[in-house]
Amino acid sequence: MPELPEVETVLQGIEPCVENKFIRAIIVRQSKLRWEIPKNIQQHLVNQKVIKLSRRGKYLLFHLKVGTLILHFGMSGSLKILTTNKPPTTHDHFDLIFDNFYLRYTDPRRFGSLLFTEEDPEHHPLLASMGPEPLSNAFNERYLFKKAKNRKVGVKQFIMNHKIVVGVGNIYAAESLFLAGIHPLTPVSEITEARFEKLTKAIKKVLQSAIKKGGTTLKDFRNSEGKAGYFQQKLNVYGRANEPCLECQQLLQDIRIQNRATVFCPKCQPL
DNA sequence: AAATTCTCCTGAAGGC
DNA sequence: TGCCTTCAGGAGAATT
Repeated sequence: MPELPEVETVLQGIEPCVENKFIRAIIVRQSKLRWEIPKNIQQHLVNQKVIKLSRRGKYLLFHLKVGTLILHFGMSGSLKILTTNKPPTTHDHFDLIFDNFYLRYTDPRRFGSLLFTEEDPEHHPLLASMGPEPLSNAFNERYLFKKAKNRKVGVKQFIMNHKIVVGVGNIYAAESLFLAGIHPLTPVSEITEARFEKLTKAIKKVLQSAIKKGGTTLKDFRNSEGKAGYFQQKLNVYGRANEPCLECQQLLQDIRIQNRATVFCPKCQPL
């Protein structure tokens, strides 16, 4: 599933193609994604120039001359740049048509979304209450420590809460906690600022290195079709339940938190 | 206010 | 071989 690094990779991949280009049309084949694609979206897009692309959490934003397209990939969404007519298949839900190419959105599970807003996107209900970007300076041990005060929730849920920090999904939450040596169920109010420093640094590190690898993939393939980013990353714990810890050989444990698979090393990440 | 549960959807995997 | 059941998962909404 597209995590923050993959969204960033997609952004970097399509940016050179779409920036300062005009959207000529949108073809919607399946409007029922997580939310209905607005029926009047076409009128907002046609002949509008894409001024720039940006990312907020896992949302990809197309800033137009007037208004902003807000795209989320859900669990199984992907964008391709196509330059020749290719018959759409079952899960190709919309095409964004430019002059010499089009972007095709594919999403088997339809947890993604495509919305449009005329207001400042940061004020859009979906984005307004988001926490800081994990790679920004605002996301640091002091910030987390203050937020964690008087809270009982476990640290994995805490860092996956978008009001606390955006873009930390299940994979990177598990990997970051392993790197920081913190048990996923540790109540956040019991975590010292020093340990939060380890955690914030771990989160930045895993995300950065995945983005870097995604960027490398882009250079190699020069389009957004290649599987990018985290697939190539060495994962220490995610998907390795009951396998030996790469640090201490102890068998990795698999628990369920909020119905999410959560793998950790009981020896490296004691409670 | 904070925390938990529910919900959308389909492909993959497992059971028989 | 094939049909049926189960399950994963991002994240906002609904509920406790």
